[in-house]
Amino acid sequence: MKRERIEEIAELLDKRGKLTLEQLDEQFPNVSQMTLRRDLFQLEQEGRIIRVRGGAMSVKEVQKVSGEPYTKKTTIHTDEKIKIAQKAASLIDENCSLFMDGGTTAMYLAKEMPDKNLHIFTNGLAVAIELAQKKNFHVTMLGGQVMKDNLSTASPVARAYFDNTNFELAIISASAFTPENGFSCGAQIEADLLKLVRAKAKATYMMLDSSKIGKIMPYTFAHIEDIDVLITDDNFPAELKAEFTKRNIVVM
Amino acid sequence: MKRERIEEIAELLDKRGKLTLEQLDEQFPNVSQMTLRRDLFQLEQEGRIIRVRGGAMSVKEVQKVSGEPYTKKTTIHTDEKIKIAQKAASLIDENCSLFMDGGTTAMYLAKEMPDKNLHIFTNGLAVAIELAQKKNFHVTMLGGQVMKDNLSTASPVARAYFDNTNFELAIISASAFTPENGFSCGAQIEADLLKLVRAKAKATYMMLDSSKIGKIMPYTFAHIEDIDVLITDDNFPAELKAEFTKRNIVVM
DNA sequence: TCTTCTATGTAAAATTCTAACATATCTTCG
DNA sequence: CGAAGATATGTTAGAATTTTACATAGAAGA
Repeated sequence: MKRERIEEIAELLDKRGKLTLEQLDEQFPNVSQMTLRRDLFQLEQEGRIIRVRGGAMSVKEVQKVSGEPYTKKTTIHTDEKIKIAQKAASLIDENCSLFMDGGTTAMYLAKEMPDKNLHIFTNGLAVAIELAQKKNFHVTMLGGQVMKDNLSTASPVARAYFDNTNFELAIISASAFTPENGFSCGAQIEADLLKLVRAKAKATYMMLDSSKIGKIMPYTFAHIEDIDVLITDDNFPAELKAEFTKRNIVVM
Repeated sequence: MKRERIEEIAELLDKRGKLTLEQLDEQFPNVSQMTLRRDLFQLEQEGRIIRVRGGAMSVKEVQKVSGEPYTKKTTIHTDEKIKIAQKAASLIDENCSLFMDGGTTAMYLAKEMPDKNLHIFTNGLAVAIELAQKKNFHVTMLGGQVMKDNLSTASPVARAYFDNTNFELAIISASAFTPENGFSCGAQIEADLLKLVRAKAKATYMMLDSSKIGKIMPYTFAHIEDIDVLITDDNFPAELKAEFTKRNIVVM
């Protein structure tokens, strides 16, 4: 009863962006203003709304307005990346141990993943925070130097780290891809880390939105034949797809 | 004059996330509250802040992954922690190498620190992200299992990590303190890590807001005599202070 | 059925915000 | 240089909103 009403308020707020107490009062004529206030208070505690003088506004509404460098980056090709993330999420089984990188696609993946019992390694700071929200995840952060542009870590010492750890699956992404140069990224130590991850994992799933195709970054960390599954979007060129499938790599 | 003040307010707000009018009044003693209100109004028009009852909050703050337990935690005893953080920040010299923990006070410290050339190690995910915003910082994240309640990492492997690293200064905080039980925290591996950090550092600065006094957590990682400087707030009891000063520990 | 806890309602008190006007400061053009 | 207009700031009273405290009703459990 209470919960339902609160959810309804949250929905309304997400829809309208902002509501005054008066408007809420009209929508819920059978409860007092004080109750609505208390509901808003609770939603504020949950971090879903912001109370402002006269009423409240949806956090989502605020988040729409553009912002910082990193946050901004996450808004490019959002839709494709979310779809890719959803596909990837559907491939993950319970009780599995896996590695995720720290890229923006991984960020979406972290959000889309079902809250099952999983052991997850990552080198992404923001990704780790997102993963930590899920009750059933066991999250391990890889240490190392923090790269400011993508908020992930890399370190030559990672090798020692991996000595005692195992994961079945590596779900990673690349900054650039061409058939000739393979999958590449912008930092040497990042490439080293990803190679290590690939070697350690039983299978490698690559998430690659089509905007990365044709670009080349300085450090290659994998070639076509090094991966097991390619997860991409609908704009992925058919002729490239053939290159993968003829090597028995699943493209989805 | 007006513009400068408004920009200053915006900056402050980005730093602190949220400010009350009272706090703003303290920061700008030479203008009236009404003027500050008008400034906030203008910033709101520009879409950079959101005015809430009692003050305003930064849009950027909201755009961060808002709403989590962690963010909520950061609103308790905010003022004291900021003051402590400011004191601590003033103690840091350029070209220094230091360790910071992942607590909320460290979070404020990260925001308050001047953007000098510094090498910083931390086990806090959110702290690392905050530190990464500064151009001149070299940030290293300690890896390990992610503790969901405070978003920091700890790992028995950390010892190996420290073999090749050096820092002069450890600025850490505790969840609880009593003279008998010393400084304590809630997780074994966290305590282990902090002990290690203490041993590694030439000097240990402890940030402790007075709300922690008299509390006891399961794992002690330092006693009074183990630290070099205690940074606290004005509510710190005088008799306790004596306990520290008589052991030549600076209390500030 | 009684007790306890949670949810809700009511109204006064406290706080914060706005509006309106007064004063000061800064611009600019004759 | 000086006056008129524009902009910025200060002050206050009154309006609106929010909080607090207490009362009541309803649900859950023993």
